[in-house]
Amino acid sequence: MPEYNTKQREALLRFFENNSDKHYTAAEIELRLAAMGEKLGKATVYRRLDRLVDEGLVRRFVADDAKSCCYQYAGGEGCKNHFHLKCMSCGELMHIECDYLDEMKAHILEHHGFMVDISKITICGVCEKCRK
Amino acid sequence: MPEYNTKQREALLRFFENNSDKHYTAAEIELRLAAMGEKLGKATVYRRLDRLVDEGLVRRFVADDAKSCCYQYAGGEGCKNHFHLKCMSCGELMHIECDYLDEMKAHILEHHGFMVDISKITICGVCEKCRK
DNA sequence: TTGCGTGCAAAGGTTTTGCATGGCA
DNA sequence: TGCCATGCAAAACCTTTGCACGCAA
Repeated sequence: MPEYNTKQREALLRFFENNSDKHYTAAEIELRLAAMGEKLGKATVYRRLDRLVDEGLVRRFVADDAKSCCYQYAGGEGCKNHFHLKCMSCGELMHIECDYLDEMKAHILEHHGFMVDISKITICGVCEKCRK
Repeated sequence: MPEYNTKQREALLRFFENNSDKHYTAAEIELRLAAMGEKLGKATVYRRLDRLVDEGLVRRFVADDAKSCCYQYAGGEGCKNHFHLKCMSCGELMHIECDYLDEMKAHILEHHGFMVDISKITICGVCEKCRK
């Protein structure tokens, strides 16, 4: 599938890269982009977000108290091959390289016949800081 | 806060207890109750679900690509301690009970300081049937 | 020039709210 | 009896879709 490099796509990507430490709803993203002088239509925001999620550059999930989906950048380095732990309390996204988790993937394939797609998983929980 | 014991609340609780192995959207719950002869208004379903969540009897979460919230009984054993594997090809949701996954949770807590909330995770991938 | 991408507005769904009535304690 | 709970319908939201026009390749 062809992929045009429009200025709207660039604006979204730049926004995520510069705000990779937090997650945002579609509406927040639209607002913040508008505040920066980049006005995108709602539909474009949603359509682009869907594609960025499909491409694996952005993760979609739902924070505990939020009513709608949140999006967060995860396209740097080797984000396809490591695990993501998302703290539902403070919002931090941890990037974990871990052999144990690779074994888990093998275990699931072998014992449950299920091929895990690591790039699509976000493991939710609470980080160390927030547990205190 | 007072808590009246209405027949609507009883109907909801009974439904969850008898269907603790799956999760349902608010709309599905409304439909299934109606099919059983228990017609509750939409608003009542939503209000009661909120309270059951507050009371800790029911969990609310969002399956990875679901459009709306899902609710699931968590007063008993139910789905609290097993994993959900979601096939991105056929859409089937598999429920997996597995000691190995408990170990994984312990590993993440010990080595990465992160307390996994199993009930909030949906592991995406492709099931056996669809891989063929 | 071709056909994907965008913006607008309308449609489709889900969840919340206001208000009068019903029902538990 | 005093309130909380319910039902209905409308409102408020969030997300998707249809269509004509704009723009990258």
